[in-house]
Amino acid sequence: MPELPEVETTRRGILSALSGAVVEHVDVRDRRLRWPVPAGLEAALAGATISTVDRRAKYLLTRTSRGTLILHLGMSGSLRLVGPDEPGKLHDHVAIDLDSGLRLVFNDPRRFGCALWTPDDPLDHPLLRDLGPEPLGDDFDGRYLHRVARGRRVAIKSFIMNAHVVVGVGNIYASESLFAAGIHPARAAGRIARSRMTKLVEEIRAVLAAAIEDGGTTLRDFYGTDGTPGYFAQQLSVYDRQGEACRICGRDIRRSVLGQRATYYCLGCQH
DNA sequence: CCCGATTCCTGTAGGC
DNA sequence: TGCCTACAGGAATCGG
Repeated sequence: MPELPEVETTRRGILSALSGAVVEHVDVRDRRLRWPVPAGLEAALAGATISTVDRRAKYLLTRTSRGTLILHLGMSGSLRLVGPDEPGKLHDHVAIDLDSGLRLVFNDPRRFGCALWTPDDPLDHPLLRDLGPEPLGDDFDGRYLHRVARGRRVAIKSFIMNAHVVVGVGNIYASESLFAAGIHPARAAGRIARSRMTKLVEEIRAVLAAAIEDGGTTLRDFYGTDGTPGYFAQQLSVYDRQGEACRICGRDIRRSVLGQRATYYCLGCQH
């Protein structure tokens, strides 16, 4: 399930193959995604020269001479680079043939992802316009998080998973960073001291950076563009470990549901 | 504005 | 072994 580290891993996996490439042909095999793949995508993209691939939140932005392809992997989306004769697979949605002979394929079984096009600055697109800061960027710090949490009674875990607050923190890394920061996931966001918010920001950054370093987390179905899994699952402290012993204090890891999402934590370490 | 609930979808795991 | 159901989750959207 792609969160920021998995999306960044994907971006790095396709960057060198896409940079400078010319799109020769686009084949939309299934338009049904979170939003339908726009009918004009093929004509807009064909013939365009790709400059680079950026990431904003969990969106991949393939910038071209004509506009930008906006991809979101949703829950189950993946990109793979294959040869032109590689047979298609179930749930392939879009295939992009490059002048290098490589083909970029977007596959998404659960269809929570999207493939959109904008001729304008993608950061002005309605889906990206109102997003919060990047967790690894300079404007995400304890001062900011403490300020925007003022008066908020929502659980801190739901709060940091809110893309208007900070982007890219999904269910796995929210649980992991709250454990590392020693904060109980159900604590009201507005009732956390600034010093603890600073600690939380540091841990969010550290967890995400470590996960990127490891090529993401492969629990079930995430694989990099070359088909290799991510190895961060081995470093998970609480996620998916209910009933197991906390690595720090030995107490059982608990699981509860918060904001309709599975939440993992240690009562000995998190308050 | 704030916040919880609902919704989309398919593969997989668990129960019987 | 096979069938059925519950569950997983990103994030927009709705309702109170």
